[in-house]
Amino acid sequence: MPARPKLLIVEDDLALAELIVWHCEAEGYVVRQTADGEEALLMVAEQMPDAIILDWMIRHVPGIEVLRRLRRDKATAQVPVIMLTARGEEEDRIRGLKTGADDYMTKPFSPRELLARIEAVLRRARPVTGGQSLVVGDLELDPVAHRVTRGGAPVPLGPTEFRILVHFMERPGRVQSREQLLDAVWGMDSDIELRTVDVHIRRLRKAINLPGMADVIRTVRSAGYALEV
Amino acid sequence: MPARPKLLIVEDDLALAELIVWHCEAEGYVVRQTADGEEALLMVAEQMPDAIILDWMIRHVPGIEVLRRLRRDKATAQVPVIMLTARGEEEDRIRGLKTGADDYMTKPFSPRELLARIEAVLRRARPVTGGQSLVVGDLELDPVAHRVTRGGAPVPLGPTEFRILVHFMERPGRVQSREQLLDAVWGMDSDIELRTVDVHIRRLRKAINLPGMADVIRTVRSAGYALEV
DNA sequence: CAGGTCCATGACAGTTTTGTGACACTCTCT
DNA sequence: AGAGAGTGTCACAAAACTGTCATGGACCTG
Repeated sequence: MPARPKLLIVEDDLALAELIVWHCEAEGYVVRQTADGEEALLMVAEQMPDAIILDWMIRHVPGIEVLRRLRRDKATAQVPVIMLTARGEEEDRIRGLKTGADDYMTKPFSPRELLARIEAVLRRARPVTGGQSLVVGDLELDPVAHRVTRGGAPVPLGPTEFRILVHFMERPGRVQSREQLLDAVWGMDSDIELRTVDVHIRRLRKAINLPGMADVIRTVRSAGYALEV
Repeated sequence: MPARPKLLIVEDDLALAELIVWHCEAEGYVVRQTADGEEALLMVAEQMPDAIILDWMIRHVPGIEVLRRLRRDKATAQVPVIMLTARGEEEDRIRGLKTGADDYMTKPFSPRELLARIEAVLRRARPVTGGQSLVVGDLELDPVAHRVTRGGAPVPLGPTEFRILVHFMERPGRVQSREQLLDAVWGMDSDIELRTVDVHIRRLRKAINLPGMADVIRTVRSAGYALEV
């Protein structure tokens, strides 16, 4: 991640665009702005921004089409996109998220909220974009090869344990509730018992804490679990 | 978010204020109201509302000044603010949003709409607040990692102690009565003995005052406790 | 300094939350 | 079909945490 992440704002309400630009620049981002979908795609190709804020209703090309074309091109498929929708356009949001938007904001929104989401989306993007292996402490996880090592020694993990560990390593140190883990690993609408998470955590611990090693997973009572950093 | 979010209405048109209060209370919010900017700031400090409805034209201190001072104080910087402006005061709105207002309403408005915006603003507030870690003196608390350190050394805390400390660190130096602590930590309608607070304060002290360290919690006789700054 | 109020502290019994081993099932591969 | 790995639940054990109380000390007031 560069020191000053680049943002592209695609928004044709000039007053709103200006407001967003003003706030983002104050926050230290490098900001480009356009009101036009075609131009947006050109600018993306040219500058490869770190995140895109995309209004749903813009000139020439609807937002969803921009998004679709971004996702189709491998070079831009990983750039995080936050879409802006009007209040109540539930269906747009769903279609947007399905097409690969990373987050959405309903107008009107507060600038502070937008900044928070940008930050969140940038933070999340880091591990995803690279296809790089994740490293936390003496843990290393290669998402492509599906391989994990602890202090260099290979750690055999089952599929579920692997997904849990990925989730943790993308958020080192952050407490994850059982609900969050269920959503992330099993999917939003699985009807799995909360306590099942405990059992998988145990299996993960057993596999990953080779004899004599400190526990990498911290239990936070009445809150969840966190990967130690 | 507490079961019944607290609102502060800052509005000096008494008829309008009364109307708003009536509607908000009907909706289940706990509502405070004042017509005066200075007093509003005091009330915020005291009660830490979950959202503020702020008229732009009020006595003594203009609305924007109230907002600016709210945002400057770290303890209150995250409280969502909905501003009320007269029709056509476009510039005020822009300035307000730039200063950190979360939403605005143009008078006249329907109570229905106001309630909808309050709800939206409360819902959005949640994730935003969680970001930064709190620092007071040599104490540091990371709400995301659920982790506390004193002078760099980790401090293990139980869930209740943790919540109490969060409450204190959001209001450094400010005396909190046992009642306030009960409301904030246990919830408004818990039937817990007041003296139970004492015991938890003691446990918190024990955990946080490592040997040789000064006590961070000051007892204020017949008033409550405060976190030393 | 007597008497009262308020607070600190240790103990404790009851709850809640988490750890753990076992088991039945499903899937895949052979 | 049989073997083997991986999963989701359960029941019980082990920890961790809680709320209350009784006691004694600290502080105040007259």
